[in-house]
Amino acid sequence: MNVLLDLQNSKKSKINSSCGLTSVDEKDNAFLEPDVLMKIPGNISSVDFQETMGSLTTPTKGKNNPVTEPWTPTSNLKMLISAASPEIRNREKELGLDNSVITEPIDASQEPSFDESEKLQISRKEKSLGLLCHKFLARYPDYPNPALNNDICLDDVAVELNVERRRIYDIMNVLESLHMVGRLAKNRYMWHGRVNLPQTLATLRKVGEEYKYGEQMEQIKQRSYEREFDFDGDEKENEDMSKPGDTESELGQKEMYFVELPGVEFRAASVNSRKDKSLRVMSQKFVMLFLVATPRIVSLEVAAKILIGEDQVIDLDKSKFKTKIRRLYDIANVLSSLELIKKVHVTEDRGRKPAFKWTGPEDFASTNDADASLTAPSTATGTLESRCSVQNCAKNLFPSNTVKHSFTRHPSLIKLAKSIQDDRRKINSAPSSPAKITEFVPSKMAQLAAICKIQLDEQSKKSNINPKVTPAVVNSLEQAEIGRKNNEPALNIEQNTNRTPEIQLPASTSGTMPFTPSQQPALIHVLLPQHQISRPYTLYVHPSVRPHPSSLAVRSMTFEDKTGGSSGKATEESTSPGKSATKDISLSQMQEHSLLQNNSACSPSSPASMKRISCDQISEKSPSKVMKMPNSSRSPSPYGPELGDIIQARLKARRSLVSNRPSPRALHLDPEFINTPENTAAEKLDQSVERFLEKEEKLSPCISEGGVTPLRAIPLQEVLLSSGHLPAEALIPTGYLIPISQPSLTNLQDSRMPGAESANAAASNHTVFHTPTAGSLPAGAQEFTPNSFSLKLASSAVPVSPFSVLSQPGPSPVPSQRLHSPSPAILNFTLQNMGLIRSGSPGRPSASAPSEQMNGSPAQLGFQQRGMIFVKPMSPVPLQQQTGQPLALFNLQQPLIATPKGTQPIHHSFFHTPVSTLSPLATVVTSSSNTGSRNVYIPQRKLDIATEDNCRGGPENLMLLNDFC
DNA sequence: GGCTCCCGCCAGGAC
DNA sequence: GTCCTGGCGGGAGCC
Repeated sequence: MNVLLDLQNSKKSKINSSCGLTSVDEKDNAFLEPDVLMKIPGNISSVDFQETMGSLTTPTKGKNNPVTEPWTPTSNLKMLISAASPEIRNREKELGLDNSVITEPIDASQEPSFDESEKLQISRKEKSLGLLCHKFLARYPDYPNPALNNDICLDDVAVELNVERRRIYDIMNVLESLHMVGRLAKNRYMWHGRVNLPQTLATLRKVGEEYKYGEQMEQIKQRSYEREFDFDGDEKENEDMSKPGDTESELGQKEMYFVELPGVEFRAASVNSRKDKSLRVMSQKFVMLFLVATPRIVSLEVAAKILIGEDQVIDLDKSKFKTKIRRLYDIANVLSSLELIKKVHVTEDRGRKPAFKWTGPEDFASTNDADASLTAPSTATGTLESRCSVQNCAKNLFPSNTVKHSFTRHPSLIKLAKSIQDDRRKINSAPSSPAKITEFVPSKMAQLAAICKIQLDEQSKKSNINPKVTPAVVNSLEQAEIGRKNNEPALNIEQNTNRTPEIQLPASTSGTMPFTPSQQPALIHVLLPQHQISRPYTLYVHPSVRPHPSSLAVRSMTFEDKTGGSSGKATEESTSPGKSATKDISLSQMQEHSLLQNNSACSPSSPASMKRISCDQISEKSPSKVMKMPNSSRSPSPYGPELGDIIQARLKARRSLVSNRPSPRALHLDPEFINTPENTAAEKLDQSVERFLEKEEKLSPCISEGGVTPLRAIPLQEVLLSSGHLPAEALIPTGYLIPISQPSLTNLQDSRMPGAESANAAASNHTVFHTPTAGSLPAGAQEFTPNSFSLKLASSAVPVSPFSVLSQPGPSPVPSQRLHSPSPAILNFTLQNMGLIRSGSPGRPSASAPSEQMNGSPAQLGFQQRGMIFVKPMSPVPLQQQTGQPLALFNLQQPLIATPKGTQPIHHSFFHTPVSTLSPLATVVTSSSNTGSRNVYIPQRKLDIATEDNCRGGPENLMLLNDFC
């Protein structure tokens, strides 16, 4: 084959020199080989080919030419493709025959007839999506050099491959689902290659496990099996096909043929219908099926049924099924070209059924656990990985509505969906957008949380130890303290690592501490993975924050909280509706808050700061504040201006919310959240929020009228001091969960103990999710970014932090719990996007546009490489209410310009938000070993799995699908 | 006759 | 209005 390739290459060079194709080589020398290959043989009927043939030799006369594999661009391509894939080799054999047949008319006719004949006779296979994908893949290396230009222009590709761009979209969608490409802008993608593939597969598998796709497949198979033996297959099948499995309650029931997931939500969110049905989403889910299947064989029938179940359950008929099958073929062709799957045939009692067998990597999970930096091709890959992470996050933002994790969208929020979608489209469609912004939107909440956390920490420095802090908080602080101590010595470390997201995940959890949801229901814990620094910090966001109607409103994030469990097992429990609430924080609120923070940080005596102080005085008189801070009256607030800032910010946010309540902004708009079983809970939550807002507005008219924003921020310690428990009506914002792997949490918990070694070990394992978000934020040593805040906090070692002080009493009796945090990169991006921070000086308010931060400068790469968060919407769960007042945003911590090195490290307070075991988040958080226990095994018949090469189902292909029973 | 899946219509959204 | 994007299904090629 090498000889042949050399021969072909020599011929190719000859052709290039003769027909001027060298320009192609010059165009993109990064992938010279693939490019050249594609330029030459890509299109038999293309003008280039005709010119080539004309220049080389007479395009006719097949008799003189070799009967087999005459030298044509197509043959060259086929040869190379055959070398790449045995499966394609077989396929190319057929094509070769076709070509030989085609050659006949070519010889006897003119070139125009040649083109027509070719199109008529070989176009179908020659233009197959699989082959086209091969051509496309041949253009780019599996592991591209980040230093080179990896951009993909769809127009160029379509022209070079001589295919309609529509076909390219299909390929790109599938590749994008695997994060092999990332969309940069309209009509532009970036080639990532297989760099991100292991991480993507690992994530998909976890999600698939969480969604119990394996169980669903088994149930479908079981249904089919029962049907075959009990009744007439066709008739019963049709009946089953038309029967929508409406709820999860039907899952596992005998009557249910296939799992119908609550897809009605898509109806409510028509704007998302296309996206939800996107080929990329289907592709991811299709891959999930393979990753969770045992054996890794998935029939198209089963896959289609499962995928259909995720869409609208109504109007399910054969037409829909057929359409889904078509799409699955499209996806399968691309995946086959990627050599991830291989077509086989499952021989059942009813006959052979097309299926696909997973031939991709099997141990990518272990790879993830291992040090990704070792596997990373280069440092520059971090950017790609970051993009992948963000994309992955985005993908998970639109998880298929599973039976277990349906979420309800409040009717009042339906309008918000369209607005959010509009924003997304604007961002995504922006030609200059370096990456999908949609993925960032959810993390804006995280940014707000980060800001709150920072501010809280800042206030903690000024405050005394709060004896009422729960042990969980103490533990969190202690662990966080340890994590920081052991981690970053320098606050401003260039955040550029090669670590893969998987590896970063454990690192990001470093410093996290056990958290008892019941004790701290109102506090939203956000873990911000630190790139390189691996210093996560917890953010406390008050759930009562309302979405802002601003166009910059962020998509709400879901923070699932478990109130029932105080033990480690409690975290495994699924979230029950009614215990959590969803809240949204608008960017305006964040901005407000950030501004306050910045003001306090940079110039506490600034006019803004003074103004806030005055506002604080007013706000303290407001009943709402009293309610939220019952102890404030008893003990003068030591926070002073910060508290005023918080109150002011909250009031402002409140006003915005009230005035623009109908705005479709900043609420969880994922279509899968609509019409779900948690609908009632969501409504209650929303109603509760509404009541609270109205009540507060009435109670604090002076503040609202005074122009003070309703945004109210309360330090965590103050809240704790007030009652030692979470305030009543404390609501947890619903949006997306950032799952943290269980091992990472374990590491964190291990590291939280005074044992320096263990802490160091945990710190050493810190990994950072590379956020593939657009733009980068250089973390200067004197600069403050959301990440840098944490760093500074860590290094600042403020013993006055109430948590840190409290953490000293001793080991926390509270077991570790899951922690969900948004990506710091997303945080940074959002802040930058809002103009709150500047890439150059994030610590100061800036109106810099995102585009300014996305210039692609190397210094900005760190931003893209930050935190990869697996975000998933969760059902709103009302927190335990005791005081009857929701917490507002916490006061932002002032950035510490001067890093007090050698000082006492700060204790991070990590409140691990419990995650339902049923949620993908929980899956991610939970160790893989736990997932297996949830699988339901159904006895299966023995099936014959035959590849296309051996359709008869030889002994080697005979597989027992029930071997896992 | 069923399986594959190419092809292009057409709608939604961005520009 | 044009272009981009991609859902969708007819229908032809293939087995």
